[in-house]
Amino acid sequence: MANVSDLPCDADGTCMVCKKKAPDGETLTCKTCVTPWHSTCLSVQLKTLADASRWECPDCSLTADQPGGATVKPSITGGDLVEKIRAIESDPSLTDREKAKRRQELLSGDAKSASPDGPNQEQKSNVGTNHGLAILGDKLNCSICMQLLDRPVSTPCGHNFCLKCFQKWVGQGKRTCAFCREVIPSKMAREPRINSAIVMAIRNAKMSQSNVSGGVPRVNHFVHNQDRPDKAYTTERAKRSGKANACSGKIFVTVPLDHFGPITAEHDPERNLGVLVGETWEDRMECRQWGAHFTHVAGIAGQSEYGAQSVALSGGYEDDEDHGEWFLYTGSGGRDLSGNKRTNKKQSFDQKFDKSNEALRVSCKNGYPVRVVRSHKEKRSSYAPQEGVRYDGVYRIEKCWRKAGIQGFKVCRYLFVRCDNDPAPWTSDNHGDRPRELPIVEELKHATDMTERKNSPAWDFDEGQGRWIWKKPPPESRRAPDAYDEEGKSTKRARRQSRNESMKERLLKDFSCLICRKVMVLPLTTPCAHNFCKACLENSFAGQSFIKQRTCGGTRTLRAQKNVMKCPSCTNDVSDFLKNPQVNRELMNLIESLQSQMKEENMESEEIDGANDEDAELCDETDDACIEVDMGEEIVGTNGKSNVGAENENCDASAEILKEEKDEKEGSKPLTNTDPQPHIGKEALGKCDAVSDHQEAGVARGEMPKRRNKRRGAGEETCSLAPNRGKKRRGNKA
DNA sequence: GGGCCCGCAGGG
DNA sequence: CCCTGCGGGCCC
Repeated sequence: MANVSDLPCDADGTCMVCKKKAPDGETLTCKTCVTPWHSTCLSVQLKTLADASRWECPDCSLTADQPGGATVKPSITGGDLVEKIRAIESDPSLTDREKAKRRQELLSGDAKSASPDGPNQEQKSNVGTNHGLAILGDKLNCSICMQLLDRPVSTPCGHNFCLKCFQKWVGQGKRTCAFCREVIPSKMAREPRINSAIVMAIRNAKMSQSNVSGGVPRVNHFVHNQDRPDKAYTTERAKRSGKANACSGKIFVTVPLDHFGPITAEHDPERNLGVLVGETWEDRMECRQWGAHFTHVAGIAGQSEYGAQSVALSGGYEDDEDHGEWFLYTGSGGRDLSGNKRTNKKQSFDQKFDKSNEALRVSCKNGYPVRVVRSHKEKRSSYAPQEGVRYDGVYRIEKCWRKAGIQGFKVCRYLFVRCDNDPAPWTSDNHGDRPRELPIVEELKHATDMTERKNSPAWDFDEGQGRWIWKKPPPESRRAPDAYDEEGKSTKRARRQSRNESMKERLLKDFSCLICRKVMVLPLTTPCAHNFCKACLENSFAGQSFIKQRTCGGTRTLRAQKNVMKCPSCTNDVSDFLKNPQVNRELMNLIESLQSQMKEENMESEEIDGANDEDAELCDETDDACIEVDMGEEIVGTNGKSNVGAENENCDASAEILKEEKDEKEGSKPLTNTDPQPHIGKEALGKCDAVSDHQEAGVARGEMPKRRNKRRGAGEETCSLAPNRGKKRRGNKA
């Protein structure tokens, strides 16, 4: 019967046989799967017009007629599924609504758990990958325009409409379903929400139709809290349990708090996926834990001098206007937060371009990508998720201005336009955004303080690659990834410490000696490109072939005698190199610069936090760093006050090294805890020792020579805010 | 559904 | 150290 060469029209109505758009009069729709076919390209032509209404496409008729048919028919259909749908559709005991629900359950690939009553919340949010979704084409067409659904919304009676068609329908005052005339609930009429399950079904159908391999869209993962190793929690001092007054749980991504743009797989050690468009979290705290939007109350995450990284659309400001691919965002401020309030719907003064509002303006001027999350709490937007907080990708702020808001006071306004490489959660497209023309914004007529981008944007579409990329390097982070202090709280000090840790890691990773595995002192790079501490390399041949000769003039010659000296790492001959090994200055400078950064961080940390155990711990733990800092100083020649080897005053670091070696051989080991590297100059060790002595011996904190900030005693709660701090909020008259 | 409360985190 | 904030839970 059916010819296997018969092919339907694709999602755009283009016949897959003749590759032309099938005219309306020549389109046949299958009564079972409602797939459109180009009638003139069918191998078997229809005899009468009446046949058209009962026509069943070759795929469906094949399935029906031949039990084994499924194996030979095109992959876009699933015979099993067809049978199931037929069973559903022909079941007289089911209402339309129940049928719709059953179909939906098939869509979500979990018919077993389908219960006849009440929607299954998990299924709603957990649309996986399904095969044969194309077969459900009848449910993928709008019941008003009959075209493929665009931004589908679903009525409780189980009928789907394009968002625009639906809005037009109810805009005409109609309150019954355009398909079955069942009453549309007023909430649905007022606040239609995109049905993401349908969106996914369309995408999947498109995927299989266009034979895209690996058709698992990177979207719509609902990340359940129970899948996470850590959650937000309440401290003892919090009077209320639960999320209301909770501390943030662990941050799962490794981006710094001021990271711009999408969060990619390399910043996701947990899953190696990155934060995916469509990913949804229970609340703002969880959203924060995945780095999409770090501030858990504020709508804007950013710094006025630097730019804004992300915003939340949560319905906090009534002036917001959401059109999905673009939206108008309202700045923060202008509200009286006295009386211990965190938010206040009532505006009582004008907003200004300062603080977060200025941060957004900086992002606008530079064309930075701004991550956008939408919360279910935004009731007026069709694009808001049904529940939770969802990551919707990056947008650029094309313009910003001020205007009088709904409440009469001036508000800062921002035009956000989407520019993400992944499709938005509401679109049936399988691709991300393309550059689009700016929408016409009526309120611009009344705008003041307009700012538009003058220079080329940092984040822009690359025609060659067909995707959005950083055209200019993203702003360099000024913040370390989030970190926690010993109480598990995210603090500035903890971040500083964390940054130190990461610098230490980098030092160890990039600049460690292949022999002692510690950060190199006087780095040598062999011709075979392996790095060693000068002393380590020399030591490795010590008994073998060197004549060590020391002069007070600061030179030392090392001569190979007879043996061939091989690189300890790759066994290449390095004899010639070792005759006159030169310290790799560039490497040394790099190490020094990292060391001095760490030192600065340490100083700052001490300034702010006082001498506490953490400081000691840091130095103890980072003995490398501690030593290196001192070595760095020595290298630049500040070795005059050594009390260990005064006779060597004029000798270079290498000479110091020799002395150190001698000490070691003689078993003199005056340095205990800070003696990790035998080749370290004595003076360096002496200095480090001095620091460590303070810490090791438990020298009274007050005796520390540095100026200390006494505002917080050791052991006191890290959070310096008193439990009743709220009462101190401005203007609290309670 | 609105009001109130308050711990937290970040900016400056 | 103080100010700010498009949260979230509970009570009415």
